[in-house]
Amino acid sequence: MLDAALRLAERGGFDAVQMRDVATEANVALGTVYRYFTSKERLLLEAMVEEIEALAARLEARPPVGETPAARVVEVLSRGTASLQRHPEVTGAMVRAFGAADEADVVRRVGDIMTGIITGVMHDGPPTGRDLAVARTLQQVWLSSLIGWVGGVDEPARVVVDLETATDLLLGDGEEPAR
Amino acid sequence: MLDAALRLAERGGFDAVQMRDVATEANVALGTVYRYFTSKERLLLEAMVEEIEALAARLEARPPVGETPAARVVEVLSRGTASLQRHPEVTGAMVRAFGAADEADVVRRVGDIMTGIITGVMHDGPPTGRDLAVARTLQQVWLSSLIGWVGGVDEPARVVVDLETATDLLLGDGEEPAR
DNA sequence: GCCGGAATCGGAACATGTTTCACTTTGGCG
DNA sequence: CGCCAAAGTGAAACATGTTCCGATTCCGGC
Repeated sequence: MLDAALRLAERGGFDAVQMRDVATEANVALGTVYRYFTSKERLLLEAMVEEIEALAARLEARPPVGETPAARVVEVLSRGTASLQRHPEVTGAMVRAFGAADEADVVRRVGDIMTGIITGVMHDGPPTGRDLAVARTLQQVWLSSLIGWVGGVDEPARVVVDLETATDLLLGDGEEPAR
Repeated sequence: MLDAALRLAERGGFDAVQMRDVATEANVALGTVYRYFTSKERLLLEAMVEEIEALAARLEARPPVGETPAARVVEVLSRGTASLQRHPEVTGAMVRAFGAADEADVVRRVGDIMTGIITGVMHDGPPTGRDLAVARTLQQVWLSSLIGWVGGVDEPARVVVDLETATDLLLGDGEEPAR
């Protein structure tokens, strides 16, 4: 069913993921879909968990090569964003579900994975408290940017720009302008 | 109609704002509601613009008194958040509309007002490029936090904590811990 | 192989956002 | 005053998420 949902999202985004169609596409009855996913948002969010876990795995498989933590963070966020933007409709559907959802647990899971992607490349060893704070902030910026992009407020490229800006500010790579 | 929507949102949040009820409550026909607001999200977003403009005005009327920009920013964000959290259902409805909306122009307006609240207290004179970057980042954190709170992922207090953290990191108030 | 319960099916029914349309009311203007 | 375009009305119809339920199928344990 998750695959079916993704297929439908691929062309048409959120609106094209209609529960009846998901059922049909998955060769299953509508009631069965609702047995496993209590709402459309949940369905899309669980798909999002899978997608973003896969993304995290891919990123981990080929770690960023930057010298500084800031460089590595930007690299991983750029690659992640690029990957998401490669399927705009799908990402759009998922992000939209995320923004509206009343499904705390899955939403939290998605956020945690995103945060993990960031902390994972900061440096060896377990992240410090500050690392976690920075990562959480970056994750929030990431999400807001995606929402802005998905909602048509910002250009696709703006997401990466925002992330670079935020990373620079948070992990200041040296030349801090006058305060 | 905006008032009617707010009244309905007050108890029951997003789901309680039903277009038929809005029409009834506003003593108007359903078609008339749709003449002025092309969707439920739009209705709520326009209400959000008004609310947040009022909030901005209140904040401007009694400016924060902190010594440093960081202190003032935290103060204004705390007060703003407190104000929003005073009517959780209403804010919930509006934030949810925000997260899902496909209404770029209004969404942008809301974001701009929020950013303006922040830049307004940084220091005298027009904001520098860096100020704008910081403010945008903070606004994104603000929104993500609100979404987290509204979605039941985080405690209400978490919003302010996140904002304090982010402000500290962005406008570092001195004692930067070891990197 | 048979049984009982769980899973699935089919499909109707319901709730609510959105659209449509023919009709009426309203307010300004020549 | 009389008229017209714009605004509003009332009600039905449609689209889609969600719920329900009786009938059917599937499966693991006896």
